[in-house]
Amino acid sequence: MNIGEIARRAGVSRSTVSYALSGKRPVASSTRRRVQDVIDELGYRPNATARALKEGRTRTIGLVIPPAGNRLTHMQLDFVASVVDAAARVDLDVLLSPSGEDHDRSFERLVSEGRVDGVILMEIRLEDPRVGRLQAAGVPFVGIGHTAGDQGMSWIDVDYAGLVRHCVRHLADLGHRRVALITRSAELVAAGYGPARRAGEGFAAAVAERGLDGIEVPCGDDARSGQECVEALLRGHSGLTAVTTINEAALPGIQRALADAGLAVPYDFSITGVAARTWAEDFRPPLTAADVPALEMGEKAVALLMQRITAPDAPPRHILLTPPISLRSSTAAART
Amino acid sequence: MNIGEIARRAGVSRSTVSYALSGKRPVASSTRRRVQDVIDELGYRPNATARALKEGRTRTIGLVIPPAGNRLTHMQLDFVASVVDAAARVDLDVLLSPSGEDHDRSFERLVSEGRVDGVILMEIRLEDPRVGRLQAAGVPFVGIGHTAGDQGMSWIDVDYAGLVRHCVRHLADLGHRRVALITRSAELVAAGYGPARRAGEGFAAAVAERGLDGIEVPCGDDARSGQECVEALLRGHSGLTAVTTINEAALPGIQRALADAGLAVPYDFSITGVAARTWAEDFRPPLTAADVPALEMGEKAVALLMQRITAPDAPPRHILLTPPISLRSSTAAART
DNA sequence: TTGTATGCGTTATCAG
DNA sequence: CTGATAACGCATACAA
Repeated sequence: MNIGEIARRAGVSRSTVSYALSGKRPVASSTRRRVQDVIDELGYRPNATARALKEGRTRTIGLVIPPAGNRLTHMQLDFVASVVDAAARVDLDVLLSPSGEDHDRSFERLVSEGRVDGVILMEIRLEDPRVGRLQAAGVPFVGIGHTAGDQGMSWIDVDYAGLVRHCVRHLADLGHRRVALITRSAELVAAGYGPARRAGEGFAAAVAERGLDGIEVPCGDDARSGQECVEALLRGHSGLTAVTTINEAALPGIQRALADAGLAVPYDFSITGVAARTWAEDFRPPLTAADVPALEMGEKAVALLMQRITAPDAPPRHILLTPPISLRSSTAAART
Repeated sequence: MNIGEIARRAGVSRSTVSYALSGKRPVASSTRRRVQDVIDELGYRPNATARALKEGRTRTIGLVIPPAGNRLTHMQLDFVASVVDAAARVDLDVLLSPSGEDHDRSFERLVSEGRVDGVILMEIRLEDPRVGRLQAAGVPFVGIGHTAGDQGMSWIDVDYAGLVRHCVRHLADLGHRRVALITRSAELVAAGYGPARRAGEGFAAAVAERGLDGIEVPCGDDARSGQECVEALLRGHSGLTAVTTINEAALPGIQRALADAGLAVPYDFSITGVAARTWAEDFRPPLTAADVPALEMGEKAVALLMQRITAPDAPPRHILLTPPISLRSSTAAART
């Protein structure tokens, strides 16, 4: 069933049906009524593909997520959910594309076949070929995270350097002298993953500033890795009394390793870091942490993208979020 | 840039470009070469929208996920990831639609605007109006889970009744006499959510069969609810020595409540249930559980959907998965 | 081996 | 206030 069928049954022309639906030109109320009745009876809705072809826009945005193999973290999941939600609120559909490798058929379809009006690019690398690809193709996009060179793109990011610096200062204020940063996987760090790099910078800066003894260790995105990581840390670094982490998936393992070592949090050992709020609250004891506002980020990313789409020539915008550190119960004065 | 531009630059007609690309009719190798050179130079890819309009199919499938508000469980997340992955392997894109309420704009767009070739419907209810809606619209679809009446649809599901029955029998064999089933939220059970209902049936059957004392309790999908749930259970039912659960999100809380009560797993208390494999393995001690094969389900769901799309009149197919119970370390003989 | 012409379902322009 | 008609970009039946 199509607009012609409706027109035929209502005894009007196709354009009248179209205008009755869009309201873009006056239609006699009697005519409109007749048309609407037919539409209601048959449950007609304009075909999205034909409309997209005619209008030159798809009312769809692409969301490029990390490849499916790597399990998404809660933070990432919350972000995806909030993007889908924010998009739905403005009647936009979301096309999912798992991408990461340089050559990716799904990503290529997205950028060069005109399937979407714009793209949200998650998990951006400091050097990310996809950014150039999108720019060359002229597809509006916003990055979650930003590249090293910035490249005149719009992005929204979390100030990992600042947050980790804050965390370390907080630990220093509590008297901790020997602290570790548990970061993301060695592969990710090597690949130039921004948050990991910047967290490392913030850590180094704060450690230097306060004259602490700081150890940075990579850690896989799962509980087991977290456990092994802390076990190794405790084995190799006596006098360690606190860790800060940006690896939320490792938290359950971190917790476990400490419990196994007979260390009570926060009396014997302090933990702090950057994590999704529910994750921090579910931790035991509740985690003193910067709560990544994933939901807010999703909303803002969609808003930013809409701006890029409607005003491609406007100067790109950047949003750097620095959520406050929520003081909960996982940090305390260092034992003397 | 479009096919006409390529044709012009290569000095051939549009159809020749089209055929050079599709290979659906012979093209002189010299001509093909010339066309290909222009295409490579300009990086041309046929517009997906125009192609979809012409061909009558979008090469896109819809994935209807639970509304964003409710955080997805790991099982669901794994499923989404595997669907996206399986779809990408056959060059299909995935359109995400958060739906649940009866009236949902995003869902309506999906079914009535021809945006997708077919739909995978997650989190199906025993009575689910969306099933009728899809059938009325003539959109091929497969359900994850099935309705009460079956309604001649294709679906893939996990045999929750059978799995819970197995779990309870296992506990009975170990000498447990008083056991509880921790199911999903009261709302979900009330709404006629299949897995919860069927788990309840399996539980009741096994309890009766073995002459046990069984308690079924609803529980929200989060750690906190799990904790409160077990606390209440321990308070109200002395002599309880084991629980089985289909609520994987509650597991961390269940674990915590038992630890707080000074009960060691599995020596003082046994736990078993249905969960994603990584979840079960990350549990401490590793959970004796039926590992829901979410990845396999995603792949099979896509395959099933492809069949519905290519052969709409073929009889619908059903796949009921009964993963084996992996014996790990969370169950032991009841203390006497 | 190649070119021309048509139609997919819309929206919007141009006439009336 | 309404109707005929031309695009949007592509694939394909029909002609040559």
